[in-house]
Amino acid sequence: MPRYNPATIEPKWQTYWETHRTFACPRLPKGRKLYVLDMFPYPSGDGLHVGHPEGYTATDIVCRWRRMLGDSVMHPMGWDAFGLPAEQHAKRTGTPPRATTERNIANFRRQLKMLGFSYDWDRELATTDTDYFRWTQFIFLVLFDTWYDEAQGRGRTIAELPIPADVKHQGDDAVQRYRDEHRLAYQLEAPVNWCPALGTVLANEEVQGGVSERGGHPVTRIPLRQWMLRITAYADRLEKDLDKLDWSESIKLLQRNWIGRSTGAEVDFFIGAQPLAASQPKEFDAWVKSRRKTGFPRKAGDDVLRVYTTRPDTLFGATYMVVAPEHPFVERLTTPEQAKAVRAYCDRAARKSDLDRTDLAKEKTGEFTGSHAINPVNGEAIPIWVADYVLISYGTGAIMAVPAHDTRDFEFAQQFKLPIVAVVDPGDDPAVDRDAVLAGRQCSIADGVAINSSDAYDGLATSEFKRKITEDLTAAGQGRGAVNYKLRDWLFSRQHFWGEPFPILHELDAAGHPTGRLRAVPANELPVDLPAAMTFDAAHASPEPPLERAPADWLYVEIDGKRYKRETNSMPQWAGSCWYYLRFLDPRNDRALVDPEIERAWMPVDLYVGGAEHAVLHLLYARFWHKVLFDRGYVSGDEPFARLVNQGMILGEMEFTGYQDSSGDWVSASQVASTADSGFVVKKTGAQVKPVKLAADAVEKQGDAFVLKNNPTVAVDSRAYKMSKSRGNVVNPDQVVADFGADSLRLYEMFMGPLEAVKPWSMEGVSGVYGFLNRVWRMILDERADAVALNEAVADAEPTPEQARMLHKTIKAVTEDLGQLAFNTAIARMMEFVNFFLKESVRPRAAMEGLVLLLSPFAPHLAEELWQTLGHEKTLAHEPWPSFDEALIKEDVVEVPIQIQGKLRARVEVPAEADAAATLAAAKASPRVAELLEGRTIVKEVVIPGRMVNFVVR
RNA sequence: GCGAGAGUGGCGGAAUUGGCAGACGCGCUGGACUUAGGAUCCAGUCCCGAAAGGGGUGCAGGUUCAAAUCCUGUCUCUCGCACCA
Repeated sequence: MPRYNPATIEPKWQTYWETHRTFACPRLPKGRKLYVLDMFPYPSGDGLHVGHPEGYTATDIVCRWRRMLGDSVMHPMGWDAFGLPAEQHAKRTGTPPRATTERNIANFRRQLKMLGFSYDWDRELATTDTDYFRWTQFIFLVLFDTWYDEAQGRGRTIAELPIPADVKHQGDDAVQRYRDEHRLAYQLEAPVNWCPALGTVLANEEVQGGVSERGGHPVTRIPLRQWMLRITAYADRLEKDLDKLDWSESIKLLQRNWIGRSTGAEVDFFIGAQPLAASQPKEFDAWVKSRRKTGFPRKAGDDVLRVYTTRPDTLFGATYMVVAPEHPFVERLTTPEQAKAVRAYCDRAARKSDLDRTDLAKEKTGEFTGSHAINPVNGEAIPIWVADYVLISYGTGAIMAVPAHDTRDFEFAQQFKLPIVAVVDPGDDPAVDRDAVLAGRQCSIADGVAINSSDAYDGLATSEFKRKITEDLTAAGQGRGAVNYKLRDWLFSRQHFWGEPFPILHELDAAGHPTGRLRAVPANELPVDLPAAMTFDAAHASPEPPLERAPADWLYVEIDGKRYKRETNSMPQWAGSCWYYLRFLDPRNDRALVDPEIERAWMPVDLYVGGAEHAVLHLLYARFWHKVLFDRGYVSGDEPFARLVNQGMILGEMEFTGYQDSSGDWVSASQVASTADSGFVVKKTGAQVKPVKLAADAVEKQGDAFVLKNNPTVAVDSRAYKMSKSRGNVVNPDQVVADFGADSLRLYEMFMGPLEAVKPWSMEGVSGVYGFLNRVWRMILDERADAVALNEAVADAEPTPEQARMLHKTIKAVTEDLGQLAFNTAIARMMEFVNFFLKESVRPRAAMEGLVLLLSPFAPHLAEELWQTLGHEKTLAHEPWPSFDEALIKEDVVEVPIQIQGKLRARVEVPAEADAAATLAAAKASPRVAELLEGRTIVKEVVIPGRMVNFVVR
């Protein structure tokens, strides 16, 4: 085996690791534990792309390194295997989703094993395994059995939910209904995002700008019975507990923004019992008096319109109110004269998709209801409008509009000529036109000083005003401080076949209609498996779940003489990934989702690596489930992932693009704009141009742009794009392994740049690290020999001081870089080592072995092969990590730069341990320095021993 | 529009956190070996300049003995959010 040939050594060592169970992880950690987790992949039909091995290699390096440090390392892998594509494939071809899924998993498993990752494959699981989703269903039952106790700030079993006396009096059905209303898993008849093209309902977060996130298909809103999870109950804890996590600030911020906590006040505006036009001063006075006595009611009555505002300090500037078209008061508030217009408006709004309500609708729309409400702070009657810029799903679904200090209200007020009253003086900030704001010609949302807000408040700073008026409103029973979240409850049901069935039965009456009573499938009867015999209808395109057509023996159940129908919705793909990290710890347990002893020993995950695309949803959902499991005593901690790192996306190769107009003439890239439908036009004329891909040698750099080499007046675009099938720039890991080997792929992905950065792929870069691995091979082995033999330069010799320094410097640098996940610089240091030792005619065996061990986490196959050739019988996976001796790293003499006026002028060599005085003396003794200092007055001498000297002269 | 991050050679990126800018790799140039080179080895490679020297980390200022690094302003790019009151 003379030359480095990954195609032979890589399978050899993969087989060795597998047969020796080299990476089997013990049931409980021995010594220090480390749980390192990759975001498990969805096994798509396309196989692995090069983005997967990026994070997987990073974690694998950490795991291999820490095993050599003696830690117990948990490093599992599995499959997030439910998903729509397998079901759509079934509709097209008739192949059952399970068969497609198993085939895809087999391919993914093959590809991952090909890359030599040190997973404990005995722990492999798929979310589609019945032994796995049995426990996913179990956790759903926990959610179903839990209510959130606000007073205690935790989830508790539904049996402990206090039942109000009046509910109790109404009988068992009322009690059951009351419980159902408080469960963390509850049903709701709600408008949902129905996507006909995908044949499913999507969660709000899966809809982006009115089209589906996956595929960009149109989405319409239709009412449907749905399962919801009450994640909003945990919003506060989900936000606060971010503080204790070692996650990047940007990801925490993303989650914080998503949760969207805001503080402000709820305020009731009096509308009277019969809210017709005009104001009703007498009734208002009576209301004010009674409120002073009763205080602010928990639920708003019919006599008021309750709003939520973050700016209670602008109450005096409220000149109108707006309710959402779906607000329950719309009909009551609408006067007969306005009825026709309002009803038409609400109908239109209902039919509008989210897309129409946001992007395209730059112009505000709305209708006057004909009614007025009375502003509690000044008794003024203000008109109530209905408009779709107010969302029913946030706050109370109604707002007080303060056009002077809210951009949206300002636009609306201008549109409909409503009065604008400034109540905050923005002050002398040069960024705002103060006079325009005060005159109501411009909107300012900035804090400032109160004006036009009665003697009691004028002159107060915004924050102080907010505090004071909230107190006053509370005392008057007209308002109270309130907190709101952008986060909505989680739409948890899907109209899919290929998902976890809900372990829920719906009771049927004699006529076969649901009674509304639910029955949970007992935990010991789980799993509820999917029906085996199903045909998939390609034309199926109604919101009705496919399981509605399941065989009757699956669909209907009889218990104690009562007939039940199974729930036919299924769970979303997120469900399985919400808790897989727990199951990895104890994957074959058939008595519990995880043994508590094992859970305590291994949790939390110490390092979780994955793509930033899961920064919000997956991580938020998993944290939510974990907190519920914690509250209910199934896990020992309340956060699952102690440290999170997001790998950056790998883009395709850098591309140069020029633009040609219809006559074939080049157009400079700076004059070209892209259009919405991914075409390109000349900015000025709007004429179509077509993009032309250019070879790298057809362009050159000029200034900070690239231009055509043969026509430098034409600028071209240069950038790397996201890999996509349509662009044709996808890199296939199978091909890279075939050409260069897995070690080269691993090493290249780590050498590209920092783990968290977005980086363009470069095939030439792969061949670069391949060259490095070849040099490592030749440094230690004789590639001209017929059999495996050491290079004759490798000897059992003592390293020279210089060689020892190189070895120990490298050990130190690589070790420190590993601790910071700085793999790119660690590799660079090993390259320096190899560059050095290739020039040495005597290469001490100890130094060679040191490098092999350092390299082994990065390029494990090559390292094992070299280790064996160096005379070792067993794998190096559990060899102790090399240690370094600081004393051997120290240089005897160091070169110190000498600056004059901060400019580098000379260098002098001084003993490494020279102090400031000695260093300064050496500097002055340098002839070059003396010459430059000639005739100058030294004003200041700055000396950092061992680093530099700077003379400030006059 | 709001929020976050990033701008360093032809390219990917280093820089012990304020102390020699460009480590390491690719590419490129020249050379050696070779039937051959998309193999290997040697030398060179930030820019201007023959050299001495000068300039240089998106741009403009500032702080400092000293700035890629800190501060102010500004431009560009990437990502996220987007009527959340």
